[in-house]
Amino acid sequence: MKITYKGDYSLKVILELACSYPDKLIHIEEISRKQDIPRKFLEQILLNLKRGGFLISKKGAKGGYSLARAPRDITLGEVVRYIEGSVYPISCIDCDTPSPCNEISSCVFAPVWRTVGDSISTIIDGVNFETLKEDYLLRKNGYIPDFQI
Amino acid sequence: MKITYKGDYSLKVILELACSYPDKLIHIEEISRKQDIPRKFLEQILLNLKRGGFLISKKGAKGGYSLARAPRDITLGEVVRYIEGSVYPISCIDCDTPSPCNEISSCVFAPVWRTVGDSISTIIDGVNFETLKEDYLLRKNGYIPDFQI
DNA sequence: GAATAATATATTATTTTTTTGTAGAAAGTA
DNA sequence: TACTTTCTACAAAAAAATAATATATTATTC
Repeated sequence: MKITYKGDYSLKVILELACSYPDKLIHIEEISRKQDIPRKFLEQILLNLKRGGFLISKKGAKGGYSLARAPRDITLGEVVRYIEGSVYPISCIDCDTPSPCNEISSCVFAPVWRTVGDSISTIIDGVNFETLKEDYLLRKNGYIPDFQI
Repeated sequence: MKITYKGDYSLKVILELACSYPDKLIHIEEISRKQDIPRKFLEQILLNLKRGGFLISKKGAKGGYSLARAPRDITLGEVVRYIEGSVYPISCIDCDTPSPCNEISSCVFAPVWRTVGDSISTIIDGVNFETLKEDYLLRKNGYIPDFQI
């Protein structure tokens, strides 16, 4: 039930780019440094996010990455679902070609997992990157103590 | 965000044993056959569930496994948390000795993950194995036996 | 004592995740 | 054009987590 590094990194990338939206193009090296993500791994992640329609890029000198949409129009939910796949804890619920399952015992738990998945979606769909960015900038400037510890 | 086989198997084991609670001891081979779980893997799972206080066992001929408590007193939530660990999607929220995290960007997401984890817990803590068992037997046999506990 | 079944520990196998490497294509700059 | 920077693609190695198997031991019943 954990978020992977790939997912975690992806969220940080979008958060970072949200901070310079809409003007600047940020290049890989800078994102890698600021968010402490391995350079080559980050390249894959950026490419993947671009395919998902979250980023745009510009090649060549002075090139780099930028958000494809306004931070307010990107929700945590759509990014997580794109990167991590379904939020349902079992796979039989929402796959495109659900095979008729002959395990009755699994079906007993399925409604619970459906409820869980729906609940997760509701929560993360309600969070957008404009909000997250504002929170991020406040924390960076020292106005809000770090969460938890 | 998926349940592992270990977790899935564990839930099926408890569901199966709930059906013969409180009288009978069921031995590994029978559980393995009925719920289609690899025999040796199942041994580990049963041992683990026993350590967690969910099962009791008896060695030797006529030995086997049984639930340690009534199905109604075992919730889906406590089993899942025992087997899969925390339901929080990131680890820094509820570990015993949380190290002060110096990644501000992670802290921006943390409150969301806390909400998600809390929501998951609320849902799965509300489901007990008596309910699941009744549903299971209904699906399997089309009626609920009259010797309910 | 023989058969049965749980217990313990170790090891192998498989899959997924994370990371790195090499090569090339596109775009900007001088 | 030559050159540099940066994105793009594919491959593959390294690491970690998961799933499954093997061997030997201990306890119980008959």
